[in-house]
Amino acid sequence: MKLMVIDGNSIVNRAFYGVSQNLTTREGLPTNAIFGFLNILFKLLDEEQPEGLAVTFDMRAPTFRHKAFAEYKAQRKGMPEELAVQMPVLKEVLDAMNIRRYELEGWEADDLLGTMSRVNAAQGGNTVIVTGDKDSLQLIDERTTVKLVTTRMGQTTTRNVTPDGFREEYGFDPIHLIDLKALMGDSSDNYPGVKGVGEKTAMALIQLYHTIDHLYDHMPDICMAPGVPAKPGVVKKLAEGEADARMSYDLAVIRCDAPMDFHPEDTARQPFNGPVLYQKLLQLEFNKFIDKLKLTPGPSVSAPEAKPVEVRVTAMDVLTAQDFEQALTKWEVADCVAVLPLPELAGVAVSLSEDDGKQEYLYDIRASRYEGDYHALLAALFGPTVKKVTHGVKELCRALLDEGISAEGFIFDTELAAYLLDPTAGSYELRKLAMSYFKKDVELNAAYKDETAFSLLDDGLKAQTAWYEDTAWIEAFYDLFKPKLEEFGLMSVLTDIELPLCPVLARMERIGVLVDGQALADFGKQLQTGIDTLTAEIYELAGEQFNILSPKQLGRILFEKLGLPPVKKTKTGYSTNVDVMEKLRPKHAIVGKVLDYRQLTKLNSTYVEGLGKVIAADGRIHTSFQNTVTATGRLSSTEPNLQNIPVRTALGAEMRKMFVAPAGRVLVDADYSQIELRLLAHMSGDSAMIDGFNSGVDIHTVTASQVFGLPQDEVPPELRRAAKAVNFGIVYGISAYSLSEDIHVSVPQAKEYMEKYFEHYSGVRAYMDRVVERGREDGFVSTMYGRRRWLPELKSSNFNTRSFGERVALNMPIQGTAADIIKLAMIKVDSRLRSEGLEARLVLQVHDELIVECPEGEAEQVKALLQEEMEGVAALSVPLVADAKSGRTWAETH
DNA sequence: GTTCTCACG
DNA sequence: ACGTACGTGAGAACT
Repeated sequence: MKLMVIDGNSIVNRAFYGVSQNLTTREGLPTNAIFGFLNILFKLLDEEQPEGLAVTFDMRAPTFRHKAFAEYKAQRKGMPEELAVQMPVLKEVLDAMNIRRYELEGWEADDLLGTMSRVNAAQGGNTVIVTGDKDSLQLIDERTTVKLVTTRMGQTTTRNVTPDGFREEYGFDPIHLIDLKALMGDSSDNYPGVKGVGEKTAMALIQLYHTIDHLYDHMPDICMAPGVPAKPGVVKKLAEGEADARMSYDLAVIRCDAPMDFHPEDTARQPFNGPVLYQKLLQLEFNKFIDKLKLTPGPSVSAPEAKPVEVRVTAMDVLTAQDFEQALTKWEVADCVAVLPLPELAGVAVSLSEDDGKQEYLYDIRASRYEGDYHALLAALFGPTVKKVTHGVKELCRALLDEGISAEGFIFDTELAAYLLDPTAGSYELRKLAMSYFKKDVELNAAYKDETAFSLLDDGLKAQTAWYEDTAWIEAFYDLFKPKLEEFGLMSVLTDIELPLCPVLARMERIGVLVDGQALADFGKQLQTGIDTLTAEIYELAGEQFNILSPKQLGRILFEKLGLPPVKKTKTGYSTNVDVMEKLRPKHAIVGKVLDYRQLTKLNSTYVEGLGKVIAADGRIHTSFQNTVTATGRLSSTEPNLQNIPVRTALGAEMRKMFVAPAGRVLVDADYSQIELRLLAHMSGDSAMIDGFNSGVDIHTVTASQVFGLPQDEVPPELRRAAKAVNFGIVYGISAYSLSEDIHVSVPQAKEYMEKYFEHYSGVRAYMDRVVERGREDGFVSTMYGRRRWLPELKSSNFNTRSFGERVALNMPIQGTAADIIKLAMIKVDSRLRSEGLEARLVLQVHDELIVECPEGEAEQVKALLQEEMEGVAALSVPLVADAKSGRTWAETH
């Protein structure tokens, strides 16, 4: 039988340390090791398609093989708690998958692997042993191969080692790996080998003598290679270490005679126990696997938190103006109704709970069959008198604006609430929320989102049911989330920031920004000419044609054909990013050309072509501002992204000339000056930094002057640059290495800069320590306004994960507070522009920058208004400074 | 679908 | 010794 046996402990360890994202269930059970294990398992099954499958686990309890073993093993570090708690759950999952597990008291997983592979071989079967432990390579024979698993940065790679493969790599038979280990020892398994003999010497000796017995037979006249006598020192060490070698040999042997009753046929693959596996994976919140395996709850499993309360649901069609009048009267007196529109506002479902949730009225309103004035109905429903909750206020506002309705009266948004409760969750679709918060196994794709669904007979009913259900979910989440937001102090973030921002964003999206399509096309032609020239020059220098944008092909040309030194590697090959290329620039003319080529093609494809494709019929670009995406509270911009339009290079900045105001109008651009550093000064309370900002001098110069002890007017540019890099780095949770890379100085030099910085700004250092410590205790960090980000990473046993958590803990409160502040400013700016009867309107936001389009005549007033609102939005211990400038194009405003 | 590269704050 | 800064989105290549 073709058998695959997995070294459970080894693989689960790889998974634990390899899957560095911090996976936990909502209740806080870590799941990363199980997740990683299952990923590896599915990958292996796919690759090997074995007939039999088994997993072995260590069981270290009372009896060990022999005494020395016990002593050595005792020194090994115990399993970290976060891994230990996952082991029993993993075993339950394996059981649900009907995969045989083997464990035997006093025996390690690899002894069982050995034993099983030998039994299988004796019956004429072949075995693949899956492990991350190279020791097991000694088990390789004609019927046994080892699949070595390595995980790097969450990526799993496997390598099959056959007898021939082993011999090629090591130069001796697999069984002699034991002799090798006996000489060189193994620090992780804690046996010594021969003192003073390392891998190099041991390899040479075993390649020549194969076994330690044979080696010691030839003592003392031994050779390191044919005709090369070993140095006297080596001979002496071998002689003195013989006892250690023999003892280590015994410890290195994987035994193949474990007293287990193993029958390969017991491991034959069996179908999963679907319902049980479903239940387990649901508990683990592994929805991805549930989808992948197409699991369903099965008849025997009921939803764990099914409501005992009986709810009477009455569905009501709103067909006439009279129906609507009656309904409206009830909605207006309700505390809150839930609304859920169909796409393009083809309909609206309204849900109203009465009798403490026991009675639910579900109003079905559809444009296609409403006999009254549908527009008037919408205007009334979305006016100020009906208090509403929905899922995605911004989108709804946007749709209503297209109907000419300025929506009001939203008191809650379940999507925004879910985002505020966990901004890193990634997805806030109603049905996914139902899965994870209520453990409800709802069907995922809600049918009503397809326009045609309602017109088809059977699908129509399904679509209608799904639509009603989702509306009811909004109510349920309102009840669940509102107290949670209150408990976490997030209610004001919702009602003072996020909710009022939604109509502002909707207006910005709808207005859009004018783009000069002709100028854009002309710029594209210019770029294309440059690209053609560079292509020819690069081919000439390379001596052949190739795809310059392919990192693989470019790597081959640069590092193999032209012999340039590879600076850095990625996991798939040579790195060819700007940092690497800049270092190679002086070594070959092709490098600079490739960099230019990259710049030009990037501008052409991402910006000229990309933006060209999304210019609407009105000549304007209407981006979408996403308000439930970032972990810090910033907005993001998609389709297209207007928050990353080039500005840093001269050629790139040309792009901003394409963003224009219509005739007779101008763009006004106002940006915060160093808002994040000012927040650092305020939040840390560091008096030196606060004084620095209050002095009105450029902060990087002040920093350089203070840190390097120079008068402000004698700070050389390179020290100002260094100070600037440190200032930025601090906000990101800097390391000396990264700083040194950034400003091209040595690591010790960078370290010295940082030390001087912290000496001078000791309040910043104290603040940083405080934030991380608080984060660890609370499990989250937060902004000045209370926005939260959960950080279980701070408690991780994985160094990299924990370090990441610490950097995030430092950055999020600052970046997030800046985001809160500009959002507040946007609300005020929008409100004042409209209340003061100006035609000026906000069109873009780029994190610390607001762009308004207005008639030329309003420019001065708008500049003053922007500056006033942006600067006045928060009172800090340092001034909040915003600078405004107007121009015909976005380029002119900088 | 993932990886690499690069545009922005 | 580790691996090397925070937050995004998009296009092209590759698997």
